Amino acid sequence: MEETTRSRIVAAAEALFYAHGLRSVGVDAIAEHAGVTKRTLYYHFKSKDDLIAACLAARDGPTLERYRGWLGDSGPLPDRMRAMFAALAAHADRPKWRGCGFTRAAVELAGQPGHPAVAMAAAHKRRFEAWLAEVLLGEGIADAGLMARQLIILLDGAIAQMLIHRDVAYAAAAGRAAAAIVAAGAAGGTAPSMYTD
Amino acid sequence: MEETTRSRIVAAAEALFYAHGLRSVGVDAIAEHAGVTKRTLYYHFKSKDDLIAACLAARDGPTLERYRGWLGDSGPLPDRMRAMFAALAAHADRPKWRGCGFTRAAVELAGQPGHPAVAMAAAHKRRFEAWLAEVLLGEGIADAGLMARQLIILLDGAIAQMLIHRDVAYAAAAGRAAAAIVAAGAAGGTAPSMYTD
DNA sequence: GTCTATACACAGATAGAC
DNA sequence: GTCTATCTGTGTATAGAC
Repeated sequence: MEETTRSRIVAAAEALFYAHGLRSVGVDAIAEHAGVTKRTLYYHFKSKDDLIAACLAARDGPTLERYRGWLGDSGPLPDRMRAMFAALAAHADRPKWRGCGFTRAAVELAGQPGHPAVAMAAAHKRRFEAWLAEVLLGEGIADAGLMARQLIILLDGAIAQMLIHRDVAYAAAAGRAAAAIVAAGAAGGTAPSMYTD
Repeated sequence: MEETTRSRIVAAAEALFYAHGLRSVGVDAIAEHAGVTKRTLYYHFKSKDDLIAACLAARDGPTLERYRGWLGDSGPLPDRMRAMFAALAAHADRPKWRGCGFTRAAVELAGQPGHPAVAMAAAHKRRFEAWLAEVLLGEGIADAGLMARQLIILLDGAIAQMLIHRDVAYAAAAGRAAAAIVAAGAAGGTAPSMYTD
């Protein structure tokens, strides 16, 4: 991974956007932190919106890999779910933590549904949900699609509450719910009664 | 509820902030929509941040009342939960819907933890969670505190996903999880095995 | 590809008259 | 309490030299 000018700009922008939000950060500050001038920044990116989208694109893979590591690949699924939420809690228990950058971008740009960064955020969440469904399917769970949705809802919901209250206890509550959901799904067999109404 | 100048300003600000976000909206636009000048706005509010906090304060009660109505007060609890999430889905299925204003404010101001609006958002969520716990306790559920947390996590998580994907189907998935959780809690009696690890 | 310098709009907030 | 007029900083983006 070579240290190109472009990558330095993206890295600086990522850090500032995550710390202070999208609209709070000006391109002047980004250029300064990257050690370039504004003109150079606008040589590599056609607009600030373009740069924002590039930042999210750069975090897509790494974020997914991080959660893969947290979930692990061995042991009973309910335990793995609790472990994932526990790792999330530990991760969130740092002063510089500010929630999920994708969700935050989508929220801050909620007034501009056509924004490229919103599309990037949606694509990331879609990939995340697909990964969860794949894992559940591998465990022989029938309603993997629905359950994957419920899990990502619990994840994003817990992250939101942790951000609002600055209390990581919400992750544990969500982890328990997640463990209960996958346990019920696995125990119920092909069509768990809990999820059919 | 008399139509004071102050209330007109708050109403205009609410609408604009909800539609476009906090930082995207300038005080000029708010004053114009309220039919007053900027100077009058600054007579009633000492700063834009102050006005933001006032907007959230004005939505606290009405928001809670809306959810009270959606949950209802009769019938089996799992059905009421599904009904609440179904009502949320119907509410979210409108072009002008932009998610939860409290969560959005907390997210957009994540870089300023001391902001009065962030405190307001946290207070609202705390009240919401307390209301849920009260309802669950009234139904004789033992772990009402934990379960209320899991429910508000499901609500905010579903809202976030609906906002990102513009797909109200997430509310139904969350509603099923909520129904399963309260059903398991009620069936399990004083200490449901699902929630003790 | 990177620089200096700048255009131009708009931000939040205030002075002082009435 | 509400107005007109304005101050000052900052926003994104660009012109043109090297």
